[in-house]
Amino acid sequence: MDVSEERLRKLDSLVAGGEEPFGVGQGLADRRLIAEILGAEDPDAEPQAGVCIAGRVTALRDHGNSMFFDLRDVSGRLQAYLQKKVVGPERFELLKNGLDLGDFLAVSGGLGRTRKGEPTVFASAAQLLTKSLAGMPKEHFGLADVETRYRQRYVDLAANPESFERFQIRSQALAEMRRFLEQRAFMEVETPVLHPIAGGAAAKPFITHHNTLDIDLYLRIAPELYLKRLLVGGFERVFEIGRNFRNEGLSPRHNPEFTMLEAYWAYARGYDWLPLVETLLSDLVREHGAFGRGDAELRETQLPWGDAGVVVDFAPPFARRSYAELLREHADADAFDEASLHAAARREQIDVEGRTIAQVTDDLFGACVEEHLVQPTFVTDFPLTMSPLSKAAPEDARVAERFELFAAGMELANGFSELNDPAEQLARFEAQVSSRDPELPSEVDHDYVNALRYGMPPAAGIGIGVDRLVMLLTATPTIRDVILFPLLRPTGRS
RNA sequence: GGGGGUGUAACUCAGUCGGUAGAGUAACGGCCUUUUAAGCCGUGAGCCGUGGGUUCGAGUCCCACCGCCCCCA
Repeated sequence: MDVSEERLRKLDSLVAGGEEPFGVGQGLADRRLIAEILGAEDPDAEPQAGVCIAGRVTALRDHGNSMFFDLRDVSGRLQAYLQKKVVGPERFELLKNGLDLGDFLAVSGGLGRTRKGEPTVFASAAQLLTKSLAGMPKEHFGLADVETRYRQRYVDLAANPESFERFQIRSQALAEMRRFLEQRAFMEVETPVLHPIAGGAAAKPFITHHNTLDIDLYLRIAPELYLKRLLVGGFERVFEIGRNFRNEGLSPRHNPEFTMLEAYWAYARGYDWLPLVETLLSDLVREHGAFGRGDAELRETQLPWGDAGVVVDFAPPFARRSYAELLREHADADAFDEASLHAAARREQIDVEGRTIAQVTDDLFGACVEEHLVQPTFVTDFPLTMSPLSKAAPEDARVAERFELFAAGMELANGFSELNDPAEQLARFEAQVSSRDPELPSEVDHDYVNALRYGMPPAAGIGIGVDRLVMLLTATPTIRDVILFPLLRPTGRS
């Protein structure tokens, strides 16, 4: 008889004994109140306050005529103590023989402490809320198999407290980002995910089809072009937090669907974002980082990258380095000289044939420079050739007023002064189309150009990769560990 | 797409030179009314990822395939 057969047998005996293994819930004490009671009372006092708590049984310690069990809910673990002499022999035997790790249980009784000081509900009554029919890994060992952790995230969350906490931090970080922007008068908006033209970034899109209109549509690779249409309409500060989809490889830093924060700020210039980004990131690391909580001064996070790990210091200001300077330093190439870039690319065995200079430059930067950008660094003054949606810098037409933020060798953010000249934008779109690059749109987004004809105020835009930011906050080296249900190849097994 | 690694009980993992499949936990039975990885005694538990091959004999060696992980393109 295997584990689930045993549990079905117990289910029958519990039902026969009057339990409702899949019944309705009931009102329960807030465990924060319990914490207050425990904090206020005399630790030596007899249990007095009557409480009712519920949770999942994560440990069972059977002493024959009494038993301890740990009940875990979202607030943590609380011990309950069940005694035969209190609940009566029939009830006691029914629960003792029927309970398993993983079951949900409600317990009411006096709240107090054991001789060893452990906060405990001394149960006068206990009621099964839900029977768990599948064997749960014991908490002490957890669930280590990464494939099971991703395919059955519910088991991972239930068995691995650090995974549970990681996703709580992700949620807190998202809430903090919204609060940060709303405090600065940014308005959250929702723009389409289904795009007739996949624009706003260089990436291969997912293609889908709408039956009634009988048209192919793309899952968005970026919300950028829609958000900027809103600036034309008069909204001056907008942001969107949402999923982007890029039909590309999977890696520890890439998932085909990922979460991006994009914000647009009318009348600002690209580099106006820098102090805001410094404040947002250092606040996030201090308030929500896995290693920063509770310490107002600490803005560092210890990352398990490399052999020894690395400490990343998010205290502002972050370093600023120009793109050309970094490319010169680490790739010995001139960012504005095509022959020099091609020569450096060949040295690094980067494909040159049939590829645009923007792609070659980007690959060269990725191969030679990114790994060196461990401490938070704003890379500034991107070559205009690789910034098709950016306005040229007034001081130097070769570059855009564009930056990317790197930390721990990862790109975290990308922002710039937005191009708002419709004729210039049209020319750049036409150049993209004629390049026949599969990562660039195959047709010109004439409606976007038309929107610009109505007039878009000068503006600064930014995109922040939320998943990677959460990786930094939680010192997690794999994007799959900060995405609840990462993409895996489906299996036929049940 | 290429290379490397990995897959053994519900969970975490051993398995030597090719020679009867192992431990802890969980489960089951027994004892135990303050434990907290509870303890003690006992029992059952396996498509060794899948399919071929070599061999008297394969978890182990070879080939292919599948999943997952890492690196590279």
